[in-house]
Order: sequence, then C-alpha cells, then structure tokens
Amino acid sequence: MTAPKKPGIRDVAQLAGVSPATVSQILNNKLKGSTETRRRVIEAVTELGYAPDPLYRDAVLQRNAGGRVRHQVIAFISLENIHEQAAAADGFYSLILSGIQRGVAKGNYGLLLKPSSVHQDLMPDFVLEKKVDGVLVEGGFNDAWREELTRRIPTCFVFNSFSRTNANSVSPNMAKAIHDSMEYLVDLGHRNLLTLSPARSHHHQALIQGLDQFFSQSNLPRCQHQLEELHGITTPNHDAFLHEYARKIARQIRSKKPGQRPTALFTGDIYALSLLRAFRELGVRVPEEISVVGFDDTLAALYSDPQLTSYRLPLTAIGTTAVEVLLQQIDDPDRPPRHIILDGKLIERASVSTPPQP
Amino acid sequence: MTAPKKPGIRDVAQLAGVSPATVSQILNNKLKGSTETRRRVIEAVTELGYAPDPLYRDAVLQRNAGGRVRHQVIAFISLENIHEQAAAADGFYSLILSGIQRGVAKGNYGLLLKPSSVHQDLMPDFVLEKKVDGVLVEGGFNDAWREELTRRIPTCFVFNSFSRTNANSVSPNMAKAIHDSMEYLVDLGHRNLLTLSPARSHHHQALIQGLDQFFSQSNLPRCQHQLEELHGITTPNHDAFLHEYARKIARQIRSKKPGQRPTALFTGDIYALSLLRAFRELGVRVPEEISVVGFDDTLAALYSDPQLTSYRLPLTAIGTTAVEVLLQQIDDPDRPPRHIILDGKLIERASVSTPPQP
DNA sequence: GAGTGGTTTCTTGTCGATGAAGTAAACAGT
DNA sequence: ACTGTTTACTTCATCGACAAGAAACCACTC
Repeated sequence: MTAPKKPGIRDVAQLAGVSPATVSQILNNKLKGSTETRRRVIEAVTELGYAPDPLYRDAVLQRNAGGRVRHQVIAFISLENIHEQAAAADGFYSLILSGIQRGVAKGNYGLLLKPSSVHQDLMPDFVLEKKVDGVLVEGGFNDAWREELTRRIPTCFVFNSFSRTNANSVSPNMAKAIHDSMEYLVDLGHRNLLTLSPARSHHHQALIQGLDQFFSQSNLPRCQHQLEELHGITTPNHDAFLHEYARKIARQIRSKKPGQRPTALFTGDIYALSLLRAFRELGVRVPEEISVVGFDDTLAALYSDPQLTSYRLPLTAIGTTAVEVLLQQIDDPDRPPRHIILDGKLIERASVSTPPQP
Repeated sequence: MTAPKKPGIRDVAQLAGVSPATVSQILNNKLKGSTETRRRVIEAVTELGYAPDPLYRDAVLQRNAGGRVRHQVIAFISLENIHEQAAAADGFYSLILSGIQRGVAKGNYGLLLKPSSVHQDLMPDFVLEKKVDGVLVEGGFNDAWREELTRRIPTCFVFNSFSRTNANSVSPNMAKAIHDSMEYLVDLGHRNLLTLSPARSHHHQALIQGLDQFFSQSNLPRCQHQLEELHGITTPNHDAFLHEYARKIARQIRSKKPGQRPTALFTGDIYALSLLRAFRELGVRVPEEISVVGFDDTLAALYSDPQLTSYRLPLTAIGTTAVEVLLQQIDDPDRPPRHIILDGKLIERASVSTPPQP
C-alpha cells in the first residue's frame, strides 16, 4: 500500500508555512488573516483534501467552550419499553413518536432512541457521554432521578407531568378528556355508565382521578358509575385473547337487568372496538341499546360499524411541542421550565346516542 | 468558586505517583501492573472520582484502532420523508420502525433517526462524522450513491432490494404477495378482478410487475383484470377525501352491468376499508356481491364489518432482520452481503367469498 | 560473580483540533 | 519620539490512548 494517510492539520500548516493554530482559526473564521496567508491556507487545504476530524473537534470544543457543543441530536427515553409497545403500531407511542419526528425534522435535529439502557445503569450512557443535546423522557422513575437528569442536561418530560420536578413537560389534559367524555354522555341522558380500563395502562391512575373528580363535582345524585379493571392484558395486539375477553364482558353486560344495565361505555379504542364486534355478534345494537365512547381515536375507529365516537388525545401535538420546548431550552439553558398541557377533543361519530327508553 | 474542575488522567497520575500512561493502561487492562501500583491508581481514581472523557476516548480510538470504534448506534435513513408518512401511524413505517426498534433493543444498540439531512448533502453527516456504526436505508437515490455509502460504512437496505448494488438488503416477497392474493381469488372462481393502487405508493411498481407476471404465467384465458391508479392521494389520513373517493369508486363499480362488474377487489387496507364503508352505505353487500382483499393487514382490518381479509407483509420482521444483518456486518465487515427476501401471508377473514352466481 | 536473554513495569513522546495567552509588528494619535 | 491600539500570527496547554523505548527485574549459565 502507498499508505494514503489522512492529512492532519499539521500537514496543512506545514504546506502553507504557518502554524497549526492559524489554520484552525482561519477555517473557523476566528481570524480574518491577511489575504495572502488566507489564500495559502485554503490552497493547502484543498490540495491535501483536508477535513478536520469531527470527533476530536467535538471533544476539544466540549472542554473549551464549556460543554456547549451541538450534536444536533436529542434522545427519546421511554421507561415503558417503547419497542414492545410500538408493536401496537396503531397506538400511542407511534403517534407521540411521529410528532417527535416531525419536531426534530423541523429543527434539523436527529433523534436517538435507545430503549433498554436506562434500566441497567440509572443514568443512560448517551447522557453521561454527552452525545446528545437534550432528552425527551416518557415516564420517569423517581424524583431524585428526574432531578439528577434535569441538572445534567436539558430535559422535557413527555406525556407525564411531574409537578414536583422543576423541568419542562408537555402532557395531555387528562382531566378534561375524562370530564368531556363523561359530560357528553351524561348530557345525552345517560345515568348508568361503565368505564373499562386495563389496570396496567398508562392512563389508569389519571383515569381514576379524573372520574372521581367529575362525579364528585357534578351534582348527579341518580347517576351510577362503575369502573372495571381489565386484567391480564399485556399485549394489546393479541387479538384472540382480546376478542374472548370482549365477548365475556359483553355477555356480562347483557345479562344484567335492564334497570341495572349500563347504557354507555367508556374505554380505550381497541377495547371499545373489540366490544363493538362482540355486541354485533351477540345481537346487541349499538348505539340503540348501548352507547360506546372510545379513548385514543385510533385509525380503526373510522372503519368500524358503527364508526366509533372517540376522544382524541393530542398525541402528535404533544410530541412536536415537546421537541420545540426542548430545543428552546437547549438554545437558552437559563430559560425557566414550562409545563404545557394540551387539550384533546371528542370526535363524534356514530356509536353514541341517547339512552334507550325503558 | 472552589472551581470543582473535572479531574483528568493527569491528576490521577500525579496523585498515584505514576505517569498518565500507566493509569490509562491499567484502566484498560493493557497492563497487569504490580499489586502496589495498581492499588494506588485505583485508589486515586476512586478518590478523585475520575472518569475518562468519552469524547476524547472515542476520538483517540478512532484514530489508533483504525476507525473501529463502537458507538453502539445505528442510523435509519428513509428517503421518503419518514416523519410525514409516519403520521399514518397505522402504516408501513411504524411497523418497519417497530421491528427495527426491537432489533436494536436486542442488540443493545441505539437508533438514530435523522430525516432530512440526506437530501441536502449527498451523504448524511452522521456518516461523514463517523458517529454511527452502521446504516439502515429505506429507498435509495441512485446506484452511485448506494455504492459510495456501502463503501464507507456497513449498510443494509430495507424493504427495497437493489440487485445491482453489492450490499445487504432485506425486502418482502412482493411477487409472492401479489401472486398469492390473486391466486386465492382466482381459485375461488373470480374471473373479473380489479386492483386499485395509488400511483405514488411504494408498492406501485412492484405491484404492476407482480400482476403482469401472474396473469401472463397463469393460464386463465377468460380472466379479466384491470388496474386502476388512484390519483391525488398524498396523505392517507385525510379521511374526508378518502371517503369521497371511495364512494365515487363504489358507485362506478355498481353502475357497471353485472357481466362487466368486477367480483373481487384488491387494494391497500385503508382504501379497502374505505370501500367497505362506501359499499355499506350504498347497500352493496360484502362479500356476497363483491369480495375485497386488502394489502398491509392493518389493525383496523380486525374491527371492520365484515372483517377484512388482507395480505400481511412481514414488515416488523423486515425491520428486525435488517438490524440483525447489519449488526453481523458490523461485527465482521468482510462478510459477504446478503439479500434476504421474506414472505408474507394472506390472513383470511370475512370479506371474501366465491363470486355471486349470475 | 558477571554476563546473557527474556520478561515485566513504567515513562516519554506523539497524535488531533482548538482556545487562551503571548509576541511581534504595523499603525494612529499626540 | 512616545504611547496606546489593532492586527497577524505563534506558543502553550489540554484531553485520552498507544507505540516505542527505558529501566528494572528475574532466571540461568559459565
């Protein structure tokens, strides 16, 4: 081999007859330089095809410029094993992720996903290694961890809002979501409501709170509401299991006396859609006999029969906004943290009507 | 300020009374070291809380080890603006991406998404800056670009297979997909088939080829087949437009004389689902009057009425496999490139039957 | 006991890009 | 001519890793 060694800054400097530092400074526009020297340096650079080693560049800048190197990359940490959940391509993560992608594309940033590392060490390695400019976090360990993270690097919490942590967050207005959905049904005359929620879902806690709030505030003495937890649901895509589960619940509901029977259901879209299917099979008419309101407004809600009325969380907007907030924080680290709460809206379709007359 | 400067390797060396190189070597297990020296070094490290600057570390290793640094990160380039397409959370990209995420999680790698940069410069910056260990590419410019990329960095092409480029690829068996779907319908007795395909879709070219191949090979003289291109469809999520489009097509189909009328349709899931809805509105019974086969097997296919028979492309598997292939290439750069083609399968549900008797 | 060969242990010097600090010269104003 | 200011460039220091070399040590032989 002729050993085509990559030229370093010293080679350029030697060829141009100046010191390495001069080359560096001229290339970085830190130094105007005389016309002649400048010309010689540029010439030498082009002749040797010199390009500074970006790795060294970053390393030196990191130290000298007080750690303010831009990698043009942010990371997205999900503490709920995004890669598994993402298998439910219709869901949740895909939509948030899609919003995030749109955001980073707009800001010309890259997005780093590194699923598992956070559980092993307490702090993800790309944070320790300073290879990203900021972090988006879904979910979030404990207060101490979040504060440590926020101290080290610009951070924005996505979907969850931690009031005790002094960091950016962008989250949906869950209280309003539940309030609006319930109010919608109650206003139509429904007085016997059933909410179904997988015990381990993301919304579960917020749901319980929101429901409590609604039913304690609104003065509806004769309104009955029941919350039923769904158990054993780990992979929402497992269709057969879900189908069976839905049939069981549908039969359970049908078997109740008309007075006791709920006239309206509220649950996540895929459960709602499964129930729609189960009702169809059992000959229970929707919405005439029972109204169904979904939660999430998945694409499938459009194509079911009847089309599913569903509450749409602003998931994509959450992702995009979170990126914007984070990038602003990166640009100005001293900016006070913001807590942004985005409202969703109920998409009215065909699975809801007034309750059946007794 | 007490200036809590981060300790460098020199500080450790001084405290331990050895040279910096000794510290480095002991820390990297390049040197056994005498028990005494070793103890002093370790002690000094723990006392100062020393950790090598990972940026410098990478930079130096990059040079000395002949560019064989592991960042434990691979990148995914999509030349079709993934962030826009991903908005169709149900689709395509989400599923491939989900497979990719599963793959990188398994290999304990990170995934870097950087949507737009590839169009600006010819070569994405994270390749030039050697910040990733490999690249997954969806789509792909031209032969020269692909060869240049392959030369620089381990690469695996996803979804598309470029026979002329000497690089890894993982792609679906489109020919088989179309063949199986068509054969399924023909075997049931259908002789008048209609395929609908958006002119700008990913599958379009492959679809045309696959159809030609099937109908020229299979000896079905009385079989009529028509391919209709859908135009103006850019954002598959635009429901109102799609709905209107579907109604138009459904009316068009219904207006034909029974002899001329196609008895089976083949098209992408969201078009198929929209058509199912349009048929329902127009009182055309599926599958009694017309059979519908979808393509993609989205989640929504489960919840439509009737449930949609659809061809499932192995999208998630493509993503996962592509990552595996790429990681193997990274581990052994001299490994000959592989072209993997994965078969999908037809998921039979309720939207297909034998054709109506005349 | 001194010389020889071999191994282990540790140091010196180098790599790369850059900012801080320093030098030398030109230049302007009084 | 003296002083202050700007300009042009150099020297120095910095990070971590490693090749190459120095130094110390051991084993064995004559």
